[in-house]
Amino acid sequence: MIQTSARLLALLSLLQVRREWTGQELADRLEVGPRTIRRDVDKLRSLGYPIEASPGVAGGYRLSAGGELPPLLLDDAEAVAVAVGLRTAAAGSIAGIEETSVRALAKLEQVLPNRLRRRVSALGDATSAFGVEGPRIDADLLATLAAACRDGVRLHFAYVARDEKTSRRNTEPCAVVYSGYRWYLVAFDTDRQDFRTFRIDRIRGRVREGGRAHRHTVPGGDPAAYVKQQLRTSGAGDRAEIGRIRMQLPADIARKRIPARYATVEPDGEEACVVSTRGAWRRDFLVWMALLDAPIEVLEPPAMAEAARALVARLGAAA
Amino acid sequence: MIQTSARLLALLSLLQVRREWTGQELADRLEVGPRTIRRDVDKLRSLGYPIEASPGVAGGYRLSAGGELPPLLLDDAEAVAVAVGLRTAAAGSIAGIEETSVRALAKLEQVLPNRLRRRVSALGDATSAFGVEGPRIDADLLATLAAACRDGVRLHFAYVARDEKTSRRNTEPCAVVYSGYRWYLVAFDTDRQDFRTFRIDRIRGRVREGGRAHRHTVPGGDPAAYVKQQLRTSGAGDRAEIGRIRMQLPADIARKRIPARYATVEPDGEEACVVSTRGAWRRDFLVWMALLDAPIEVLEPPAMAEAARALVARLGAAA
DNA sequence: GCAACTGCGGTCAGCTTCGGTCCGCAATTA
DNA sequence: TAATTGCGGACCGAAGCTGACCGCAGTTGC
Repeated sequence: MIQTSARLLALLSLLQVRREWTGQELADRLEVGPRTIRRDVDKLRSLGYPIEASPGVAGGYRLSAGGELPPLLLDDAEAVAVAVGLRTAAAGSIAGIEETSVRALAKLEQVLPNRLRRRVSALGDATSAFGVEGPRIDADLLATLAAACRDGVRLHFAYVARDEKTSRRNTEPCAVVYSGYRWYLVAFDTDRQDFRTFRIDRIRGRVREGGRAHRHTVPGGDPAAYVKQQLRTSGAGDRAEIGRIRMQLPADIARKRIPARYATVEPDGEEACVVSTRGAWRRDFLVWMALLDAPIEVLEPPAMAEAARALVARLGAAA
Repeated sequence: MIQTSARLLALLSLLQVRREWTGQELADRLEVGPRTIRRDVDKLRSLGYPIEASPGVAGGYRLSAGGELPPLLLDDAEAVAVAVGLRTAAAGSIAGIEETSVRALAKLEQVLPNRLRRRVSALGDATSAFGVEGPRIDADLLATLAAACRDGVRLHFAYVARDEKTSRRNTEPCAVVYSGYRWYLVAFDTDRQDFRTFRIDRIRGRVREGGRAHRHTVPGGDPAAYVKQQLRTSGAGDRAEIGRIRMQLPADIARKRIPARYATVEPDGEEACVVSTRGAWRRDFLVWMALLDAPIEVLEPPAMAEAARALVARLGAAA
């Protein structure tokens, strides 16, 4: 019965919009008898959704938390909020859920109506200014890549290699991985007949989708481990521009005040520690460290010391 | 047929997990004949979900974006990612969707299994260190208040008024409002028999839920406007410690680089502008402004100039 | 161009389920 | 105590569902 299914979904939706409904209210809304509502509630319960009911004059039905998450029925505004939230989470503003966020984002974007997609990107763009993290990546691109991995779709794109040479790549993507600082795409390069790890911020232009891809399992089975190993063996990795400072603060205290995703803290004697950036240093790193209210000393690279001097000049003039 | 409804939901779920399925695959998964799958697809289409199909050897079914968002079927990890993303969005890290995020969060938290709720709060706590925002608010509290407004539930809580006196409040909540800097609860105070605006960061201890509340409409109808007006008439407002700097950058360019949630930008001639914090100034405001690479000048308060000098000393020593 | 694969949709038969109506019961609140 | 609300059994006619079969049409790859 198509009507029944639709009604069950509508019922679930109503129960998510408001906490408490009486059977009569629900019956009116869905234009069926109260008895049918009772039966529908039973059906939902038998499907595993925990609907509680209380009798009496203040009674009613209420959907509560159960073992499984019921299908979420979001209105337009809520869907936009979810998408935007996932984008920022994917951008690395939260500890360890970047990859999951991208996965969820891929799922959402696949079914997101266009009008909402426009609203999402409008909001997303407005936020770009104060980024704290590594290289800025387009969340749309991430979602596209993740979807291609999931769906087994070929991808073609232009890629700028480490030597700044641009080449056209034809790939069968396997996984999208976040190193804690940068995003990587692990894929099988069909021209080179081997696996390659691509830095996503070095992908240029539009990514085009090809036909069906063969499924590949990354060597070793664990994409994250594979990327890590690739970065190690290929040398350079992210090491190029790491910033390091010495701080007059015991390491354990510093660790509490500096998120691990942001920098690594090594003790340097009892009273001091060395803080290293993940990936290339950026001026905001310097500034955050200065804000921690402990004496600091720039160790490397010289450019950071230079930046410190520039900031000093700027702030000195301001005060 | 309960089975049919369940299968339709499962079908929707499968179509969200992977992009392309052949009818046979779906039939195997759902343990029905291919003909039934075709019929189910038809049913979903007639319910408004745009399922595309392509014939041929590389064909299959695929759920695409339509006019309506279909029910989202998230797995555990994705649900956690969504919840965490909504929390940060609610915490004000995105421009204008704080209130919507809270609404969506309230919806999600109502049905979120406990085991996931624990994971969400664990992740949320890990992020607290480098906050950029105004007073820190517990996202759970926000969700609770928003849910109470939505459901018409009485709330009892301890509140610290502006004169630092704590009182016990019995309220019928109407709306949760974000000023761009602080969160407020508009509610009808049943003891005082009038509407009150509560700063949510001044609510102390646990919030207890009471019975059913009467529905009230905020005077004037628009909660946001009401809060604004209250803040104006009650004087003080957030004005206490606002920081202002002059920046050698045209206002329109500065606006693009400074999120509106973070500060307001007023032109000051053609080539310069005045940037004011929302709410009390904080040292990181000063620093962000310095990072924008334009000459700046602290206008007020003196304490900020003092902080600038301290930072200069710190950074000067570092370089 | 042919073969293989895929989706499409009609029809039939047997069966299940649906939904409305009626009923009395139990729990809760005012 | 009375009113309100949810619960669930029984009945019945109507409706929908599933699987099986069929031929058709569009796409891909050889």
